[in-house]
Amino acid sequence: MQGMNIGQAADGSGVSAKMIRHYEQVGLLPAARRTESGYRQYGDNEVHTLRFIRQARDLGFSIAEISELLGLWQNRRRSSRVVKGLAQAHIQALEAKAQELLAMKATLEHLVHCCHGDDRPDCPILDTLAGSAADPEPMQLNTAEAKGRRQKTQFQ
Amino acid sequence: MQGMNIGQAADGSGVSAKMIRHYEQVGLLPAARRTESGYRQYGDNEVHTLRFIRQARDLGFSIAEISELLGLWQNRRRSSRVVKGLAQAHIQALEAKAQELLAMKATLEHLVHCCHGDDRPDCPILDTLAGSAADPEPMQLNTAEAKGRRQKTQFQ
DNA sequence: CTTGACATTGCCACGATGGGAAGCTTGAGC
DNA sequence: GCTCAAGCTTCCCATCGTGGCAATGTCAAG
Repeated sequence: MQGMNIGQAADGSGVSAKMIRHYEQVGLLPAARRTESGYRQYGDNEVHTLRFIRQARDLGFSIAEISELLGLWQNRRRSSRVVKGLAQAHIQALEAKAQELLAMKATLEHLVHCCHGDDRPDCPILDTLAGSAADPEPMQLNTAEAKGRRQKTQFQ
Repeated sequence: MQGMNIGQAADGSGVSAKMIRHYEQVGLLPAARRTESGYRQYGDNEVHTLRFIRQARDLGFSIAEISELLGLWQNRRRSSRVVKGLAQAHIQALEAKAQELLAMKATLEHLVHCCHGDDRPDCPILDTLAGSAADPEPMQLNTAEAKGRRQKTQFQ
């Protein structure tokens, strides 16, 4: 289908109109053709590209990384080695983030395990957060964590 | 030590001066006492609270959750059940995020495994992102992912 | 008194996304 | 042809936690 408006391109690609405009603005997409009245026009090629972007986002690639991937996709002289390298680096990043979260989880699980969780106010979870842990097995709260604290994952 | 300036409170707690001001502004901390010239003044109690906040941040609690935890910490009539509930909910969230990342990783690992990664341009990773996957074992790219895509984790 | 280290406020940035307002265009029904 | 709703445009603001910078004020040591 040729001559789609942004809404149709959005529906056809799974990328919201809002984000299509955003991607154009940050240079991930070239500026779209416009009708005389200024409406963006998309064809099947553009929608195909948008689907590519969406798939890459779903795999957690950043805009910058997707920009690289798009360049490689459109370059017939690419080497698959480079693509594989990008993917492997991203795998490493995903693994690191996941382990970071799982480490937090493990710490919390230990605390939860120690907390009786009844009507009494006594609570080792709060005690540990307060640093006054009368913990039988005193925790090093985030040894690895604390080091990277200042650029820590935003996951909420 | 009484009568600390913000820098000393920051050093003593591990929370940057910037973030101390920020926490005060968003209501996580009560407005600090000020000297005549407007400098914020902190005592050991405040630093203790700041350490509590830092520990909770290191475990991935959001500001809103920390606000609840602080309230419970300062409430002598709290029930540890409530604290434990908060912690368990957070464990669930951490687990969900980690699994999300690991699912992405697993998908990528499959693709990487299929990519020979040499000088040739042929690349199943790009092919899959493009949706034109001539994949022997055709992937459902993010079945679970795609549903939650619009509020997906920011992890970069 | 000067100088340097520290404090203050305020604004901007990240990253990806959503929400909304104010105004213009388009197409369908009357 | 007129009207109305839906869709498009741009622009600004919010999220969340953190950092950076700038202009200005304060304080202590030399």
